[in-house]
Amino acid sequence: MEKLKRNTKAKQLIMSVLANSPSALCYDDFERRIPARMDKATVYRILQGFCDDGVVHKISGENGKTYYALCHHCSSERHNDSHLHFRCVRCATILCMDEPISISPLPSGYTMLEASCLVSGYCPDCLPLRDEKHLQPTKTTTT
Amino acid sequence: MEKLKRNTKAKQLIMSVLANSPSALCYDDFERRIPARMDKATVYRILQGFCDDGVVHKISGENGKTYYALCHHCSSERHNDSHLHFRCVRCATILCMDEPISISPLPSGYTMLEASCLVSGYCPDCLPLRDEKHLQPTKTTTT
DNA sequence: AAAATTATTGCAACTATGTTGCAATAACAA
DNA sequence: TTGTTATTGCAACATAGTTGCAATAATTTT
Repeated sequence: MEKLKRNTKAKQLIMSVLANSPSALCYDDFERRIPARMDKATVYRILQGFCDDGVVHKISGENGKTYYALCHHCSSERHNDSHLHFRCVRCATILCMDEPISISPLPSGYTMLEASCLVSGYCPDCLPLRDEKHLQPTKTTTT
Repeated sequence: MEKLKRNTKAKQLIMSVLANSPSALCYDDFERRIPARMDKATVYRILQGFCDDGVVHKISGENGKTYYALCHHCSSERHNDSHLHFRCVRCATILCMDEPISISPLPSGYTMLEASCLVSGYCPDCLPLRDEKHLQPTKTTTT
């Protein structure tokens, strides 16, 4: 039998943080944005719960951290994760782009179920600054 | 001044493991494949060194583990990471595909420097077995 | 070939991200 | 208001990876 869910303060807080952020967030981001004290375990459990409900999806960054963002076109049955994630090498934010990705054809024999794609580059806010002083992409800690 | 590098037994071992594996490997894989005792720190340091040399690249799996594979078209100046990685949901191996990826056009204002793409699906070996007995993708607990 | 130099290794302790068991707390139903 | 039980906080744990340092072993120098 399905465990019934409760609408708690903690969940509301986490959800509002997610809803108010244009970019995907990692645990530290939540910690910083939540005024009230909230345990690490609680934050992770709530986020995991949202993922199980199909409301939130995870993005694993190259830094070993997991980022969370609201799903826009997902259901609990089917996660539509096959879209693009963008990481700005200058301001370090991670964005979900709703555009679906098209992958160049796989070698024959391979079947694609899902694709998660993390593109790095400059976001519109940071692009104009690119040549500020011959700025190097902040150490592209290579994948 | 550049620190001069030494050609040690440990490096040769790690390199031969890499060279003999068709798929990308995580730390545990190295541990299993290396007969001699070798410290965790040593393995990680050697792999990191290879990465710095541009000989090996990292792939971060969704399970929090980092996978390592020989580069085929990289130099120490420029990592050609913008290719596809494939994870078989059945046999759990991770492969590098040398085919470059083409990403559907980004929204305007965004500039792409690099893209790392992890596609999940069935590899040729596992594809024929897909419907064996209405087989579910083996609960994606990757390696 | 032996001695000197210093990159590399092994060890142990540590960091960081995330998870789990359990008693206390707080949603929600009655 | 009271009872039920999902949820929280705490503390301890798990896992992936890193770091300082003395011992070891590749190279270079003699």
